[in-house]
Amino acid sequence: MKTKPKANTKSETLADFKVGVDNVIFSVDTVYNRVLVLLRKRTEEPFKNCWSLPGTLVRRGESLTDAAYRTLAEKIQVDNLYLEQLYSFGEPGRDPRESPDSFGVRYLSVSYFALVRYEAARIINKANYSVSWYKVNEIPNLAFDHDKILNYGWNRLKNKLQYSPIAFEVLPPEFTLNEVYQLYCTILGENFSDYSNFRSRLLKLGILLDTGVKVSRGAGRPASLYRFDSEAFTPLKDKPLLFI
Amino acid sequence: MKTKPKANTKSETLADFKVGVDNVIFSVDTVYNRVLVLLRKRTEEPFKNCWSLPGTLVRRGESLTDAAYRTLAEKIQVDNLYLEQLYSFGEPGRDPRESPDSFGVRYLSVSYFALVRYEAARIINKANYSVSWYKVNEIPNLAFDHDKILNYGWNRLKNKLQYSPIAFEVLPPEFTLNEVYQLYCTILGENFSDYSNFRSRLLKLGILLDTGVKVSRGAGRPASLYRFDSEAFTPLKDKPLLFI
DNA sequence: ACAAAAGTGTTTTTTATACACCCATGC
DNA sequence: GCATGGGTGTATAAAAAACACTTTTGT
Repeated sequence: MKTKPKANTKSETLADFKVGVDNVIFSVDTVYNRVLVLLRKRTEEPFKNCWSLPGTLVRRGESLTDAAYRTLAEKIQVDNLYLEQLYSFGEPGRDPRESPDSFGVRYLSVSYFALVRYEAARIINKANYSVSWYKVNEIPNLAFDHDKILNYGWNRLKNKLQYSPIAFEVLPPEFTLNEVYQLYCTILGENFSDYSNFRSRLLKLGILLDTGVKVSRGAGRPASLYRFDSEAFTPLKDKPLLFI
Repeated sequence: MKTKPKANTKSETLADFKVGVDNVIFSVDTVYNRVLVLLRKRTEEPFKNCWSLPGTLVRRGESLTDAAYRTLAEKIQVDNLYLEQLYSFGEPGRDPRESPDSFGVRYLSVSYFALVRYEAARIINKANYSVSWYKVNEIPNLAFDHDKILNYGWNRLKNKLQYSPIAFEVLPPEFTLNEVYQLYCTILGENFSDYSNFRSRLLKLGILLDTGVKVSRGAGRPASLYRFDSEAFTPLKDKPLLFI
């Protein structure tokens, strides 16, 4: 009788993966001053009827980024967005579709972080209302480990805002300084800085252009419309400048 | 005659992945003041005889982090190390083993960033000298997209050093303030800060304990040995403190 | 004694913070 | 006129940068 093979060949011991991309899509409702996350109600098992981050499995010939953009485009129409990779989650057992004997396919999630303009975003809801904005502090239980991913993204948003000009990705092309301030307050909390100090620091960076055009938002003195000067920012790209 | 099927079933269009883990392992030679990266000469195709980052393919039941630790343990013996995930690279075609028709298996690399103590690290060289430290500014051509990964890790190291106490992971348990300074200079460049200012800033953080023990390194006044106070650091963990 | 390295302190400059106050508009 | 929000300036505090100086060792 033959003895049990001591070691499998190398390829037999390797895990086979499907790779998913999950997006943490943020936007800021500047009217009600709240941070929103796009969630999707799952229509299929596992976690059927459970809310989750919008995601998809990566297809043949498709890059991770392409998969991220595809998911985004399936759920939402935007004119402009910021997208970057967040983190990869791949512990065995993070997806219930994996067989518990650790044979069979594994599911790895490469998460992406996105920021879109709330006003310009149009949710695509095919018949059933299964895609929706949720306030970041009122998130329901999420499928898989998506609460962990969301939390990771939320921290990235707060950090990134302080040293990188992602705010101008979610603001309209022309904006008042107070709009920028409101955005920062909404994400970082009320007391992150005094308005007039925020103002002068921001202007001193030299990356905003005053269009000269004034707009009146209700009562009070009309505000100047500014425009992000991406040319002026280019040389500062890798510098450690602070936006707070 | 049957027409060609319009759409494949969902699972047929999905890419199948093997997931690799590639480590960017840094250490600092405090004697010669240089930053080193651990490279491994490949003994198998593809890129046979080419230098590469130490990596491995993830096995069944193995987490990404475990795979990273396993690779590390295969190449090097260390007493202490810092490890964190870096980035995931997964464009189709990044590994020549993939078939060009975009069918067949894809190779995704989840990269990890590690920092080890040079003096305590012992390279494991099984017979052939295929694992070696390379100065970070004298890196040969690397296999796959490993030059991109290495560059990503190098930037992470320089950034992380400025707001997180990873330096104390690569220093011996007891060290002089000048040794910390040398380490920072080696990684960030000569003129990142004045020694005496660096010194007082570091001490003001309150995370170093003076052991009172003095050591003499050649000529000059003996220096105090300090010890990292991880307890004092714990409450500061999530604060945005600066170490420069 | 003197060079070399550790450690302290001081001066100057810059930046952050907290406000006070003027400006332009709607009502 | 006055409330409202936009915009400017100023006084104070804190931090960063530059550098002078003292201390303690080896030779």
